[in-house]
Amino acid sequence: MAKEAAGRARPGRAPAPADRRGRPRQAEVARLAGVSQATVSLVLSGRDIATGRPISAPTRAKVLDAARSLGYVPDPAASRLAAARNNLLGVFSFTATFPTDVRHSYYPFLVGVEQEAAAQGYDLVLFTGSSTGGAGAGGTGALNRVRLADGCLFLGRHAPSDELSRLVADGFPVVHVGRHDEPEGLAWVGADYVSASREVVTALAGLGHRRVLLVREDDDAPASADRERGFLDGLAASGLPGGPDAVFRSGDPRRDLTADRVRAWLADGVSAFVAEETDTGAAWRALRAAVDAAGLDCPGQVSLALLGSPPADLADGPVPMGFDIPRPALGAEAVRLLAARIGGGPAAGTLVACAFRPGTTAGPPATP
Amino acid sequence: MAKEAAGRARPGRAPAPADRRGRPRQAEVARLAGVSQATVSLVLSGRDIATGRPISAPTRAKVLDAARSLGYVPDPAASRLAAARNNLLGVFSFTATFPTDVRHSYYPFLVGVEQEAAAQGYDLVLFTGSSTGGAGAGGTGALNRVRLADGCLFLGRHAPSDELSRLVADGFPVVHVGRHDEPEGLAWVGADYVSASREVVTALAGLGHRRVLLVREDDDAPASADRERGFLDGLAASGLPGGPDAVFRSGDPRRDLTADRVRAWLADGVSAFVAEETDTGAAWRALRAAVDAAGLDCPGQVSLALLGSPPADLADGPVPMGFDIPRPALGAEAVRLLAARIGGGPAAGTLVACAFRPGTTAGPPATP
DNA sequence: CGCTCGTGTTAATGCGCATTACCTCATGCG
DNA sequence: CGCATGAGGTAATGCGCATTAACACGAGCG
Repeated sequence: MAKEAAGRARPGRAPAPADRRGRPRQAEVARLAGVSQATVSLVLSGRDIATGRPISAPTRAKVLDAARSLGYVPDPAASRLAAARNNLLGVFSFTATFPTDVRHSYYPFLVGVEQEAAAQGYDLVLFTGSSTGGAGAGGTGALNRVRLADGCLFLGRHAPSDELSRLVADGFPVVHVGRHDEPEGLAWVGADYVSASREVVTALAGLGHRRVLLVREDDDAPASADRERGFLDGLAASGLPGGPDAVFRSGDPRRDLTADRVRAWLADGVSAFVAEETDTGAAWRALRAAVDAAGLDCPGQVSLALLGSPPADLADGPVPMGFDIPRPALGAEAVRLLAARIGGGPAAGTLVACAFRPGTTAGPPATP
Repeated sequence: MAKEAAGRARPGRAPAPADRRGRPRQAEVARLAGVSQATVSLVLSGRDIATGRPISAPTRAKVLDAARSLGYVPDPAASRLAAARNNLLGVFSFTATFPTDVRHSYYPFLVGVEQEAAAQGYDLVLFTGSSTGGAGAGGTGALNRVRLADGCLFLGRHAPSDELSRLVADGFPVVHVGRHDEPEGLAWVGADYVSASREVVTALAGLGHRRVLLVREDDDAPASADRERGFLDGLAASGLPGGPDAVFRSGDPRRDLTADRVRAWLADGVSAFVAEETDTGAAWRALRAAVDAAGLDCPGQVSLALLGSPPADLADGPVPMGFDIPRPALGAEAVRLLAARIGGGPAAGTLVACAFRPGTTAGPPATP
């Protein structure tokens, strides 16, 4: 380990990368200002003040002038390597580029992310799931580029947990959007579907409905489970009948949910229907179609509610009672959490409340 | 400059960043494999073979095994710093996140970019123009993060040329999409609007039209100018009357382009109209509206053509004669160009041909 | 007047990886 | 048998920046 004295030849890298040619480095700034590179770093990062070892005003000015005249800009890769941070936040979405249908749900989210990131002094870098280039020996390279940033947000359900776990295990700050408790120690933010769903049911009960039915699809996403749980909680809290009879589950609502069926339910005392929200909105569409086919007046003869926001193409129709996921707020919260993690905070999970939406599809039950 | 012998205390960084904790480095792999870090680097990068200094099979295997068992993944920041490359390609769009209206034009482009990038062994990183966080001393920081990648594609017209010039001057590989000759030495790819527009006119002339009118909006984007030039070229090449009378320019086509006006033109011998394509599609919409209002049969009594693709919301209507910008091809070409630049190639500009689209809105002129 | 404190600045070091000059053997050849 | 040769590896170095122990120099103090 002893330092070789001298006299040895010098191995090492090639003379000049020819590539970086023009960009001035801190060393150049230092030379021009007549100070050391360390001083340049201290001044430019403002660390001198923060650490209580201020650089004198004249020196400061010299450095800043030199930096400006040379047009110095820091190398983000070097910053990250040296300080383990470069004020960049990654956002990873597991979809090829930005597919049409997904965009609608991600866009408002990204708005919140961007605002909060700016507020926290971070810049954004986006990654997408596809591009499986030649990088990374083996398949383990896909998620690796996120290490360029100080931390990363993950969107979407298709996160390969093993790779994510790897990042988490390495202590890389990660926040997953949409609850995903699986990997231990993974921080996440999610919408509080349970409370929101409960609130919808409570509202219907408040209007006087005594039997409410949930229409849901056949997938087992956590989001669906949460909605059902909230729904049942709401029934119980309002003293309404719950149990399996209160939930209609179908793999193909469009087929199974007929007008006759709806009429039968009505005859049986059901006066309100609640549909879960999914990507396709199949449950909601089927419910509306069946009610229409049965020739029922919506707020008048039967009340409807949607546990979420209506699909974009139905935006023109009547506003359903239900709730809106506060996507921008979710994004902002995710950024706050991530910033906290980067700062060394714990890997917490946070639920964000949804906004109740009265809508125009629910009213008092019909009096036969 | 002489190396200090020894005995001095050691300044330097703090003991352990506590942050990177888990991630194994090449040094760990080397220790486990019983070789040097250099050997690990050589094996993992495949440089040993490329440089004709092969590492023996047994050693190779030991290294690969060790790397696999430790789950080694390279640090992209360190790679970039050391080798000036990490196989990452940046894509910068000067719009806040991914706005709705812009998406339609960027998405197909990104598809091409992604495919070609994968083919060339690159991964993608996306940047957006807004996020003006706290990074970068001064305002010059916005574009700086692209230096994380080996090179960067720039989309959109709103590129601040000064910052772009800066990157170019520094020798950073940059390719702008959509011609943008301004900064000297800036590589670009663009669609060949001139040739495509000329082709449309030629097609109309071939159908027998003797007077053709271009309807354009009042902006002065290069794309508009190119289209007009191609249009006029086409007229000239077909021996048709050109000059100012062949172009109708309006700041508000919806207002200025009336049914009466169209009738007057027809009476004056005009039998075909060509609209330029813009973000809003205002010229095309106005043209269609006026023709409808005049009660004219489109392929029968008057021929129409659009110098580009119809807006998304008109996708259902009749397919207009015109041309399609080969956005995926454009993206792919941009990536090829960028890869070439990263490899040390020159900063060239490339025009990509557009595909002629016969459509159903043009036919032989009516015989009065 | 010698010493302890501040203050301001710098030298030295490392982050993790790529690169390359050189070193060590085992062979081949005259 | 001695030396050139090549195969196989390794030590040392740097990329650009952040960090920190240590140094230089005055001022304040007993």
